[in-house]
Amino acid sequence: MATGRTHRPATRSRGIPEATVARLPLYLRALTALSERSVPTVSSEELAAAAGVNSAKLRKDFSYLGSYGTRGVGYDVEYLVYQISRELGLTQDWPVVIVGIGNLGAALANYGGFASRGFRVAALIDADPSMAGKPVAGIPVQHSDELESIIRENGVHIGVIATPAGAAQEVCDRLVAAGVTSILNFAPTVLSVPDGVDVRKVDLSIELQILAFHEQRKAGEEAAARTAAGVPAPAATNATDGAERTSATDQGPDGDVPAVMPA
Amino acid sequence: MATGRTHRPATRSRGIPEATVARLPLYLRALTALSERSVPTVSSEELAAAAGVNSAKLRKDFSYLGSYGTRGVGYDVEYLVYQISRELGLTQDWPVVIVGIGNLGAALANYGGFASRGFRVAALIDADPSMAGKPVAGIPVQHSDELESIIRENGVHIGVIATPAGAAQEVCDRLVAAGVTSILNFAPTVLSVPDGVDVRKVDLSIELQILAFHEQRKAGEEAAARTAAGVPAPAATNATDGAERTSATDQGPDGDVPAVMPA
DNA sequence: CCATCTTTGTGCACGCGTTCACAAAGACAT
DNA sequence: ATGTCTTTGTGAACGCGTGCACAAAGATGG
Repeated sequence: MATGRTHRPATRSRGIPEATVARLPLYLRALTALSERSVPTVSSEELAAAAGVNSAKLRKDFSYLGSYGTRGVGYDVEYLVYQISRELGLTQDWPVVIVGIGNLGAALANYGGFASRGFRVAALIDADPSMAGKPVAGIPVQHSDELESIIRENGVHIGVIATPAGAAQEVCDRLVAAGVTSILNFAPTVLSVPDGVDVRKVDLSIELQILAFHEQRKAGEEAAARTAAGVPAPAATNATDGAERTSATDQGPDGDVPAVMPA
Repeated sequence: MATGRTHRPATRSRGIPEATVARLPLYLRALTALSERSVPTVSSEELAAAAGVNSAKLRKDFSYLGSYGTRGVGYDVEYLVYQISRELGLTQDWPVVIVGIGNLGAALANYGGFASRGFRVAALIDADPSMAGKPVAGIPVQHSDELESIIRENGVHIGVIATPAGAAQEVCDRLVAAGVTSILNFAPTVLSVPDGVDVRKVDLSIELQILAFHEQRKAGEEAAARTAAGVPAPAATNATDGAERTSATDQGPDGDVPAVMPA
């Protein structure tokens, strides 16, 4: 999950909650899969299961878009795909630029999930002159000197930053100055942007640290449970077979932790 | 969901809110930067600005950890770095495996932000036999057949899935069966896991779609405003003029994590 | 046309997270 | 010591998101 939205003042033109917007792509993906299997209609229960959410939540989310379901039947898959796509703005073409063509930038350039959703990689930009002209994912890399002209000529509004942390703010400033108003930031830095520019952040290191926290907590609880039961430490042989599955959408529960104190 | 623990009164003191946990890595990064500049103490106001959050929120977050500040002075940087690191479990070694060494997997393997936070890439695993033995980021790729033995022998509890969507659930099942209890999923699929396993999802396509939604909304508002004012459509001439910046982060040398790549 | 069954759409209550505002705590000067 | 000044820590209010539970709506069958 990414944090770091710049919140805007009021604007109640469309009263769709942020949390709902964040789930729409999830629904869209599940619906697209159903569509490819030529499933005509789907109930909120089924779709919710496929998307890993609560069915009541899903119905409420859809209610913000309008009443697109039929009671006693469910939702028309094709129609819903269209409505959500339109709501998300995916029916139009979104040219994006990726700045910083290292490992991650190249991975993003090759990522297939973009084109299928209306996103088009308009250009790949890197500060290293020796990268210029080299094709990545079939697109020749261009030097950062041309950043401004590329953005203006292609009418780019969305930029992806995949540079090292040190270069991120400067790249961000140039993107914004050239007309970009939405930024997806992979660099581990807090970007400061003018009002009206949206920033979403994806930070691999942070995600892992959050996992580590829960992992430590689990280890602590387990140790406490073992101590209480007098059971020796287990090998890695666990029994996951019979365990019931839950949809992994929500994060773990919280409880108390003995908090292992290292020296 | 994942509410497998209705019992346990749980000492309230250790119940750190999920939202707070998600911000601790952010504070830690800002504090590390201060530490490297040998700044001895920092006020909640300053640190909050550096991390891009509200100062009251920051103080409340820290209050869940304990009272580590000094009124009238602020927080001791070094001490706070230690406390947060300990709380997040970063004082211990976390071996992780990365499954799926495509573009993204390789980017992750090369990502410097891991090692500096106590994470160690124990192995790279791929299903393609021709990849076996080939070094990526200095680590030889191993075939998926050895997944179980690798995990058991290294005591791996955290797994990263960077495979195509189609393979993700099977990989997930095998990871869990072998003892992994925390998963960072980059594949665009909803993973189902047994109770007690944490999953965090990073979805590039979803982030972009959320940006597109806001972008469309901004475009709509702007168009409406123009129509109302009778102003013609603008070229790419933007108005980044003297807008003040949100999240004032005047940090210059954020010499934190040696990011992703030489860009 | 009526009865029954299914599934949507939503009013409502609850809990979590955020923010404000201020008293308490300590540093520092006199 | 005493007063002033700075900054923390937190009580309380508020708003948002979630999930329950149910009435309304429509399909379906007789």
